[in-house]
Amino acid sequence: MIDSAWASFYNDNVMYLGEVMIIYSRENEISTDSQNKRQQILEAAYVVFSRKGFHRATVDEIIALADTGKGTVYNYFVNKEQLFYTLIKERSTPFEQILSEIAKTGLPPLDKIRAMVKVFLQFYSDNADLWRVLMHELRGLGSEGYSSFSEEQQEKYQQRFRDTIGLLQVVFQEGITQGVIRECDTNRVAYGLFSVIVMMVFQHLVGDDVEATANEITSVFFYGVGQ
Amino acid sequence: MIDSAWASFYNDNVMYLGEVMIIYSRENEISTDSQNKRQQILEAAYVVFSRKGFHRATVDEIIALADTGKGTVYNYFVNKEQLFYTLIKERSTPFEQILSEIAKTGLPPLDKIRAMVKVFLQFYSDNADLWRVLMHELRGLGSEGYSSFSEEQQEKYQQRFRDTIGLLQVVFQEGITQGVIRECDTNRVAYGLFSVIVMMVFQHLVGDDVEATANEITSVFFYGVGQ
Amino acid sequence: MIDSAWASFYNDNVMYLGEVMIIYSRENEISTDSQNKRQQILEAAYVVFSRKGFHRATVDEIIALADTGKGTVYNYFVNKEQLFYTLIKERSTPFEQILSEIAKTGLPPLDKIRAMVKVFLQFYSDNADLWRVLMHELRGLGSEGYSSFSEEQQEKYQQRFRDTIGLLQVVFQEGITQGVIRECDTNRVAYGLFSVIVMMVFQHLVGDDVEATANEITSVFFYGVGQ
Amino acid sequence: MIDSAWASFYNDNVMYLGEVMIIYSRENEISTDSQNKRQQILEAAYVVFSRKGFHRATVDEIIALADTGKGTVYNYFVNKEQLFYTLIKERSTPFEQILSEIAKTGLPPLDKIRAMVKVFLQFYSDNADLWRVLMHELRGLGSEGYSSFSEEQQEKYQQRFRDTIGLLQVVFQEGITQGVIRECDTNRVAYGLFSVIVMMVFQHLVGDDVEATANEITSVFFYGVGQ
DNA sequence: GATGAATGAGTATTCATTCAT
DNA sequence: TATGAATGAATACTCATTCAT
Repeated sequence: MIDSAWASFYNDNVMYLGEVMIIYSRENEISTDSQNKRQQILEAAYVVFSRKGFHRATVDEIIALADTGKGTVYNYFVNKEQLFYTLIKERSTPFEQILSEIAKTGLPPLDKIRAMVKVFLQFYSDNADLWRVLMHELRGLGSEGYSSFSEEQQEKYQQRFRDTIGLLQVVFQEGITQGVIRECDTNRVAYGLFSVIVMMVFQHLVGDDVEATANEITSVFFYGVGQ
Repeated sequence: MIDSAWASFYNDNVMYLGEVMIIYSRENEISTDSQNKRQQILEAAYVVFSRKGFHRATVDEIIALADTGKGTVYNYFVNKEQLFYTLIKERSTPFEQILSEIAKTGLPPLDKIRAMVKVFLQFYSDNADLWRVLMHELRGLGSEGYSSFSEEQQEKYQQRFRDTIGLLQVVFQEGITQGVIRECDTNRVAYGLFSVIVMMVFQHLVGDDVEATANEITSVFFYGVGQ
Repeated sequence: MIDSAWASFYNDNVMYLGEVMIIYSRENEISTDSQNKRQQILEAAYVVFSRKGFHRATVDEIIALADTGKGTVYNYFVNKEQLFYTLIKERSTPFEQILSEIAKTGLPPLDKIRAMVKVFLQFYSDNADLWRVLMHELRGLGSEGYSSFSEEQQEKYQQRFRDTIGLLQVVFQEGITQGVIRECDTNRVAYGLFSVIVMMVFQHLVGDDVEATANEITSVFFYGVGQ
Repeated sequence: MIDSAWASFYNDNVMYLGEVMIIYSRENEISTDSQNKRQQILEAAYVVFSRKGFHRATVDEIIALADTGKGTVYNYFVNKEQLFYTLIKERSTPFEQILSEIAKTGLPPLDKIRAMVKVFLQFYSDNADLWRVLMHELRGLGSEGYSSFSEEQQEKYQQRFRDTIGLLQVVFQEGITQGVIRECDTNRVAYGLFSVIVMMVFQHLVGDDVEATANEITSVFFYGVGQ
C-alpha cells in the first residue's frame, strides 16, 4: 500500500519521506558558553509566552524563570516583541524548510499534500501553545489593529504564513496541471486546508496517530465526505 | 433546479428559505424611552469594539460616541466584558435561530448543509469585525488564559460555538444515517467545515455572490477536489 | 527726588507705579470646588518641582503631597511636562502683563527701565526656585537637545522669554529715539540687562531692598562703573 | 593707540598681550602609548558630551567613538561624572592661567578688564557646547540638587567659577583704588560682567570680531548706555 | 436614572557600573 | 591593561470601575 509505505519519521533535524531522508540545519544550534544566557532567556520566554500569551507575559516573570537580570534580556533582544519574534523564527525556520523540501520532491501531488499535512499537524501540535499565542496576536490583520505587535512585525509574521500556505497552493496547482485535481481556486483551497489543520490542532482533534489524522484530512479534501 | 430554487433572503428579522418564511424575534427590540440610553450605548459599543478590538476599545470612546455619561454604562451593564457579551448575544441569537430552523426542516442533508453554509457566510460577513474580535479573545481556550475575558465568560462563548457547530454535526450524522454521507468523524468534519467558513470570511475570500461561495465550499466538502 | 518718588508696591494682583495703579487679573483665580484637586496638584507640583527640578521630581511625590490619586493628575494635565508648563504660565502671565503695562506708560525711558528692572527682580526673587528649574531645562537651546522638554514645549518657553526681553529692547529703542540713550545694539543690551538681573537673583546678590538693587543695576547700565 | 596696540593672540598654549608672551603648560600633554586610550576616551567624551549633554550622553556612545572597551573607561576614570570633570579641568586650567597672568600684569585696570573680557569671550566661544552643558548641570546650586552631579563635584565647579570671577573682582577693586572706577559692590559688578559675557556667547550675540564685542561690552560697563 | 470626578494597580525599558577573564 | 557580559534600580502613564450628588 502506498499510504502505509509512508513510514516517515520526523524530529527536529531529520525527516524521512519513505526512503528519502531530508536533513535540515537549525540556527543557533551550537550554544557556546557566551550564548548560555541567551538560551536560558529564550527557553524561559517560550514557557511564559506559551502560558500567558504575549500581553500578559511579563519580562519579570521571564527573567525569574531564566535566572538572569533584567538588563541581560535587553542585551540580547531589542524588546519583548523581538524576543517573541526570535522564538517564532527559530522554530519555524526548520519547519518551513521541510515543507519546502517536500514541495520540491518529485512525489505525486497527492502524496506531497498528504506529507505536508502531516508535517503541519506535527509541527503545530508540538508548538500549539506558542502558535496559539501568535495567531491570537495576528487576528488584527487589516483592522485598525488590536494586536500588541507593531505593524511592521505583524507584516513579517503574515508574510511567513502567506509563504507557507503558498507552498500548498503551488502543489495544488501542480495537481491541476497533472490532471489529478479538478479546476478550482487554489488559493481558497490552500487556505481552506490550512484552516482545517489549525482547527484540528487547536481543538485537540488530532489523535495520537498524527499520520492517520493527516490521511483523513487529506482524504476528505480529495474525495469529499459524500458517498 | 433545486439549487436555484433556494432564493433565500436574509435580513435582521426574517429569512426566506424558498417559500418557507422563518421569522424570529429580537430581544430588546422595542426601545422604550427608558431603554434609549441602553441602545445608544450598545450601538456605540458595536462600532468601537469592531474598530478597536476589546482590549483597545475604551469606555471613554464608547460614551463619547453614545453621548452619555460614564456611570450610565455601568447602570445597564455590569462591566465592559458583559457589555461586549450582550452585543454578541443579541446578534447571534437570531442567527442561531435560523440555523436551528433550517436543521429542523425536512430538506435533504446536503441541501441543509448548503443552506446552513450560506447562512454562516452571510452572518459572519455581516458581522466580520465584531466576530473577529470575539475569536481573537477566545483563542485563549484552555490556557491559563491570555484573554481579556473571564474564564466563565469564555465558557459561555465557547458553548455558543459548540452548540452552533453541533447543529452542523447533527446534519452530517443525518446524512450518514440516510446513506448520502460516508462514515466519518462528524465532530471533526463539522469543525473542519466551520473552520473553512470562518477562514474564507476573515481572509476576504468570500466573493460578492455568497451563494456561489457557499456552493463551492459545500461541493468541495462533499465531492473533494480530486478529479 | 524722582527715584524716591517711585514708591511702588507689588503683590500678586496690583502694582503701584507712583500714583498709577496697575491692576491685573489672574487666570483660575476663583477655585470652585471642582477645581479643588487641580489646585492641590498645582501647589504640590510647585513645591516638588522647585525642590527637585523637573527630571528628578516624580509624579508619585507630587500626588503624595497633593493627597490625591495618580489618575487625577492625568485628568487635569496631559502629562508631567504640561503640568510644569501650566505652573509657569499661570505665574508668568500676570508678570508679563505688568511689564507690558509699564512699557505702555508715558514714563521717560530711564524710569521705565528702572521700574521694569524692579519688577523683574521682584518676580524672579519670588519664583527663583521654579524659574531656576525652567532655565535649567532651557539651556539646551539650539543643541541636539538635552532637555527633558519636547521641542515644541521648549519653543513655547523660549518665545515667552524672547517676548519679555523684547519689551526691554523696545524701551531701549525708545530711549535712543528720544536721545537719552546712545546708539547701540538694543538686542544685545536688552539681553545683557536681562542676564545681569537673572544672575543677581540666582547668586543671591539681591538685597532685601529690591528697589535699591534695581536702581544700582539700572545706574550701572546707564552711567557705567567708570569714574 | 593703546587699544589697537593690543594685538593679542590666543591659541592653546601661548597668548600674546602686546609684546608680552604668556606661555602656559597643559596637563597630560605628552601622550605616552599607555596614555593613548585615555586620550581617545577624553576626545570622544568631549564630542559626545558637547552634543548630547551630560545626562543623555551614554558611556556606550563614548566607547563606540573612542573605539575602546567599556571597562577601560573605568580604568582611567572613576565614573562618568569624573570623566566630565577631567574634561573641564584640562580645558579650563590654561584659560584660568591666562586670566591670572593678565590680572598680574601692570596694565591699567581698564585695559586689564578689556583684555580679560576678550579672553573670556574667546574661550567660551571655543568651548560653548561643553560649557553650556556644564552650566546646565550647575543651575542646581543650593537646591536639594537636581543636577546629575554630586554635591561635592558641584562644589568643585562652583569654586572654579568663583575663583575666575574673583579675578575680575580684584581688578575692579584695583580700579577703585586707583580712582578710575567709582565706588561700587565689586562682587556684584564682577558677576554682572561675567553674566553678560556668558549670555552673549550662548545667545550667539558674539560677532566674528571678538575684540570688537569685547570692547563694546567693556565700554558699556565703564561708560554706560546713557547719552 | 444620569452623571463624571476620583482612583490606583500594573510594566517595559535604559544605562552606569562591576568584575571575572 | 583591556575587555564586555551581566546587572537592577528607577518611573510615567492608562483606563475600568466606583460612588456621591
